[in-house]
Amino acid sequence: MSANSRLTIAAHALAWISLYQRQGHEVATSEQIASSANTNPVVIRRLLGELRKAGLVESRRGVGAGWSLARELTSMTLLDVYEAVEPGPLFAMHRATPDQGCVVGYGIQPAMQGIYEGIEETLRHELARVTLEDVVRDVLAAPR
Amino acid sequence: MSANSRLTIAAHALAWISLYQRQGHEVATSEQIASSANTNPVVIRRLLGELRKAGLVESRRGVGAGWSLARELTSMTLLDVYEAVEPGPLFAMHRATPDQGCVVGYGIQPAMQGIYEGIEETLRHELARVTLEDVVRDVLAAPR
DNA sequence: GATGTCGTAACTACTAGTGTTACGACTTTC
DNA sequence: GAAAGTCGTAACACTAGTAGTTACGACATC
Repeated sequence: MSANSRLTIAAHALAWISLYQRQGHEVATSEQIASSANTNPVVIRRLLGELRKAGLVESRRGVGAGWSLARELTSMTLLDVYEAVEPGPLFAMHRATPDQGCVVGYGIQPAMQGIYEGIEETLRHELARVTLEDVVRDVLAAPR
Repeated sequence: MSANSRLTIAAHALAWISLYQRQGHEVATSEQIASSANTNPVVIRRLLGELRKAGLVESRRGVGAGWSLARELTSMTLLDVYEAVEPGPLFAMHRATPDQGCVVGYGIQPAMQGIYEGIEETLRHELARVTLEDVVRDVLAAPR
């Protein structure tokens, strides 16, 4: 499917900010997060920018600026993050509209649409079951 | 996520072959299916080739050749098709391995791995609930 | 005013998916 | 055994999305 790492990196960033704040710091910089995730600060800023639009994080500018959580991780689910960073559907329809004169070409899109909607709804439900607090717990549970 | 249309086109092809066979024909050609799906015959042959590896369809060569179903559509689910045409995982990990010296960098991959596996298992379960016979029924149920 | 960080544009590189052409392999038909 | 039709597959081009990188203005603190 050519999966991407956006949800993974976003979860990484949120977990990092949370743990950093628990150590007493107010904000985390994209530089620090990028270093932990082994990527570029701009990639982090872009992702966190989308999370900010969704109301999950806040940012400050200027000296001593950075990112902080806008809500408790217990009230933040993977669905919130998913919807913030993954706009499109899971499965695509035909690129070119199929032959509408053919029974299959005519009926296939509504048929698959209905099926896909049900599946995506289930996916959302599953993502909504996992909070970012769960993620942090699992992260800290990794054996050393 | 940059979704693709492989599952959609594969379902289209299977539905088309089935209905064509119900009209008394033995095999369907990639040319006919491509015409209905409004794509190129080679695209259809590639996809059906993967379905053949999975034991869902059969092909004949030579004059009067083409594709036929290897099983009843009632015994064929979207999961069978999905697994045949979509090898990779739904969500990707970091491209470059995160900083193993950081608590988050160290624990994030196993954490997300476990979560993703559960979600993909649910997705599989949902896909397994829909047979290709269901798809054909929905296709024929489209209002004219 | 100097400094540090975000916000964002611009560009490159890479990959996956799709469409297309071409041609050999194979089987039927005559 | 030659012709014809279809699969099987390689090769290539095009597109879109993701990610990485550089650059620089905007902004807030000191």
